[in-house]
Amino acid sequence: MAINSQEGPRYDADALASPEGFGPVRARADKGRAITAAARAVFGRDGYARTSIDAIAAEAGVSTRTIYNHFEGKQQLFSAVLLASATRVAEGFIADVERRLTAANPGGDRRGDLLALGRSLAALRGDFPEHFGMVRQIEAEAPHFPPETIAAWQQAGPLRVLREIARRLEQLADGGLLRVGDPSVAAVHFAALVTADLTTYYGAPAPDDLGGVEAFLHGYATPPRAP
Amino acid sequence: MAINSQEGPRYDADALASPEGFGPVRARADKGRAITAAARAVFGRDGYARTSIDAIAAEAGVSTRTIYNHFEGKQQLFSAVLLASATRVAEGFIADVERRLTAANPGGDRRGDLLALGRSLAALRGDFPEHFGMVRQIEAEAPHFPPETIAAWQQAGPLRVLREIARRLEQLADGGLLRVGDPSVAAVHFAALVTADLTTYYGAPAPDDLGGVEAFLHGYATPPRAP
DNA sequence: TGTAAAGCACAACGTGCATGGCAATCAACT
DNA sequence: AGTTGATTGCCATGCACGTTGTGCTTTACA
Repeated sequence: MAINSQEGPRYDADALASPEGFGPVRARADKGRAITAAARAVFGRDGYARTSIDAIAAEAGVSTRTIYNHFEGKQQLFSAVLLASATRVAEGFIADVERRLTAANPGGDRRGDLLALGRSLAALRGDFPEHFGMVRQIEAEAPHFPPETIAAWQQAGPLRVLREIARRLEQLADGGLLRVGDPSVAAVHFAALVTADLTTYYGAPAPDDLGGVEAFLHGYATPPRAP
Repeated sequence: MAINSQEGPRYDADALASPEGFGPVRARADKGRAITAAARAVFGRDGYARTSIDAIAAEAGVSTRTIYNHFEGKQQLFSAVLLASATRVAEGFIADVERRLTAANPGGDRRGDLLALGRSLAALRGDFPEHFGMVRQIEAEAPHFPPETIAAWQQAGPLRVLREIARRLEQLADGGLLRVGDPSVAAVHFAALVTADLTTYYGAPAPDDLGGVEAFLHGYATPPRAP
């Protein structure tokens, strides 16, 4: 049930980059990586309940028996894959923000910074489709998963992303562009607006311009009053 | 596969209020209503894949055989229940908006109107928990359902709600409170902000004050510039 | 009271799936 | 070559589920 088991040969295969060493250790890590990659793809595509171990094994090019040598079972496999994937996505987001903001910084264009932040957030869904497939699954099936799994995923993924957004918004507020009360609330609103643009309720292709960022920046109010 | 079948004794049981007539017809409609109500509850609680026909039959107090006498199968039952539920929710929303807005109207308080609109939208999730459980399921499993089912649901539910929001926002814009470009885009943003407040990413209790409406109304920008 | 429709319990069939056991195989290291 | 550990194919078990068939029972009305 727990994310990391304590006995047996289990481990977080995705975290092991295994840059050193060949031999069976290398092969073992490769199998583990293949399994997690395949599981991420199939879980994201078909959802937890519809995904069979056989399908994952086929996609990974391993036998089902090998999967059970690496993971305790379907549920633990899903938890491990989700956690690793969320960590990678969150780290990718933070790095992407850093990259885009320093690229836009030279002009000191803080408005461009906000747009860059929105673009980084919007790019996630396109860059990690398998991961967000899994996220949709969790959101639907959260009551049927162990709470530790949910909590661990939130901490590793969305909450970390929101914290980063809040930090950046606070910077922009200090720079004079924004007026934010609670930065974490503002971060939730920002994320909601940006992702709302993407889905277009529902299924239409994502527009490249981020109207939500404009809405966030300008607001719809004609007379600006202080809250 | 289609929403409404053309042969056999099938029908949309929820749409039949059957105020007239007793006898077997009445009993038949009651069974149908019990089935749809139970299906809505169980589907919303456990999701499509985890829900068994046996569970629905038990919740409805009927035999599984009766379910198959009323509906073609699990999938068609889900589609019918989702469509009926979405229609009811959308109609409830529109009626609730009308009620709240006319209640706030006497003072001509347009800002109160916007808040009332937000409250109506926010109240939906609390008033129809089973329905939004089903919605979460569809969002996750949309690729595995027939496209006609998805389209019919969107037309009956979210798109209708969004259209109503856009209409109201346009009124408020004409009244001078808001500056909206495309009302339907503004409606998406409004809905996103209000629902973002509710989930609090994820699972925290809903705050009663709607910060998202404030954000929508005031915006975060210090200097109000024209877009 | 008789009749026809609707509902019921029960069982059965076929399928798919998670999971485990076991012996054979394979690849690397001694 | 022998050892060791990972991997595999194959089989088996057990369960849960969708769906259908079959008589028996209820129910409303003539």
